[in-house]
Amino acid sequence: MAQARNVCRARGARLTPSREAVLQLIWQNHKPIGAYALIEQLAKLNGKRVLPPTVYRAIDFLLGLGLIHRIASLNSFIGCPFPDSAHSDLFLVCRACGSAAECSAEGINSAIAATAARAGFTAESQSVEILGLCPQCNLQAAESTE
Amino acid sequence: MAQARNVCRARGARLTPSREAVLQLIWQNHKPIGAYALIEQLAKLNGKRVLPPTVYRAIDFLLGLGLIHRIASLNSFIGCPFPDSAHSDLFLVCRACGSAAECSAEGINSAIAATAARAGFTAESQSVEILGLCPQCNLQAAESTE
DNA sequence: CCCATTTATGTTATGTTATAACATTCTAAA
DNA sequence: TTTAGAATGTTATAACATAACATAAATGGG
Repeated sequence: MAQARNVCRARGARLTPSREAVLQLIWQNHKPIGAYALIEQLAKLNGKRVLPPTVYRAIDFLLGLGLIHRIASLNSFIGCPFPDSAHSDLFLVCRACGSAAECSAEGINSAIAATAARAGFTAESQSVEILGLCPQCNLQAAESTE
Repeated sequence: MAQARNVCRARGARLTPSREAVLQLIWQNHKPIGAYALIEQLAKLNGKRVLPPTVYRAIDFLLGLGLIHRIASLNSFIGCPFPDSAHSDLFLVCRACGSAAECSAEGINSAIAATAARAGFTAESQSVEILGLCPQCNLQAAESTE
């Protein structure tokens, strides 16, 4: 959270209470969380109902600063563990437990850059999501079929 | 479409008229198309209204056979140019014209496989989407700012 | 300090994407 | 030709997201 404040200060952006609350919730959750789940949790915290635009605005703000990422295949959001460094946006998404581990993988980024360049395509952002089973769920799956 | 029939035959799947109609429409469109746009077009073709489950079922069927792909970042669908070969599911998605070019990029796939393996993650499928400007739109953007 | 401008939030309404659940019809094989 | 499975029809609703306009808070110039 201190890191988040730094990022905001560096970019002249205001981490208002509602934005901070959304960031907190996304962080506390260690898996991707959907906008409507956030709305429910915020409503519970605040004791009053929260409407979609409130949360979507906070999400847009946080995405813009790179403090969170969107997992497109799940329509949900997860905190970024490396908020200030440039990095690769690659996620290992487990179909069993719903976790999404962010990896940095230099080889992938350079391969993507090369592919885009070869096609004459100007890359601006990317969404790289690998779906499958995380190590824990993989073990469990193996056990249950023994 | 002949190719699609072959894929179906090979897998013992039935390419029924409604599935074929959806596949046709997705193919005719050279950009990703959303489910509700398909619904409209089908309704126009058939002269009667078409309901979401009809189209989503056809989409699920075609996705399962690899005849089409889902572009997660756009919630839409596009025909697969290599329906029977194993391949890489990498898309260059243009934010200006909405095109999505499928690329095969061996380097990326091997880098992804290596990253997943290193993390002990069992990869089953992937969604790799690069957002940016395609060559045509890039040119136009350059011209308009001259 | 006060005004004006910008930035952020509140509020209403609606648009868009996707699926659950159950009924009916079709198809192919025994 | 029955019958089991596959496919489709139908109703309803769930889940995700934004447009548009009103209000309030913060910030900077005078």
